[in-house]
Order: sequence, then structure tokens, then C-alpha cells
Amino acid sequence: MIKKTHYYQQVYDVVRQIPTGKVTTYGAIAEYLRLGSPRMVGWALHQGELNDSVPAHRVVNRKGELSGRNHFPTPDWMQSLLENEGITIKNATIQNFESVRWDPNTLEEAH
DNA sequence: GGATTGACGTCTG
DNA sequence: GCAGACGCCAATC
Repeated sequence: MIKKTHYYQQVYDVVRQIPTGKVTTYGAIAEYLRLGSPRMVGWALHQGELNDSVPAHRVVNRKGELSGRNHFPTPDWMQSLLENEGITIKNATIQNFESVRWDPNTLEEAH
């Protein structure tokens, strides 16, 4: 159902589908959208206008580390949001990452 | 128009 | 298992 709009539009769409209390990785999004490069995801999130509808704080690198917290108004902002959703974070790193990990590929929707 | 960078990931050493 | 290098596509300088 993903329209052939700009790639970052697709990234937003996927990020928006991330359920509360769950997180995903750049690689998962890149793979799902077939961007071919996880950098595109991070690049899109940064270059694209961060809308409140896009929980970019739920997107982390494959290590579960909040690598993008540096781009938020405050480094604690990202962590606070995730903790508020029930995700345990220690030192800007998601604990129990595999438990809260959510991949768009699991949706197995139209592809 | 060429070179560099970027909220990263995977492979090789 | 850790460290370093390469790749990826697009945008910016």
C-alpha cells in the first residue's frame, strides 16, 4: 500500500506504524522498503521534517542504541519517550532490545 | 559536475 | 570477539 512517493515518505509511513512500546532498526526499515542502504533511513529522518506523527525516537540502530538522540532537542528526550512507553533504557541503550524489537517485515503486508 | 557527508549495516582482518 | 574498511543512495558543498 506504500505509494511510490519519496523514499523518506515511505520511511515515515513505516515508522508511523511502529506500535507503542516497540522499536525498530534502520536496517529493518531499509530492508522492508528495499532502500538498499540503512543510511537512507537515517538520512531521511534527519533531512525530512520531523513530524510529531513520526515517532523517530522509536528508530534505533541495530545495537539498540539511541544513536539519533543527538539530533533531538535534548539527548534525554528520546530516552524519556521510550521509557514512557515501557521500554527500559540504560545509558542511551535499549535494554531487552530483542523483546521490544519490532520489524516491519513481520507485518507481511503488501510488499 | 565532482567530492564529501550522513540518525547505519555487513564483511573481512 | 573487537577493530577497521567498504558499501549504499541521495543531498549538500
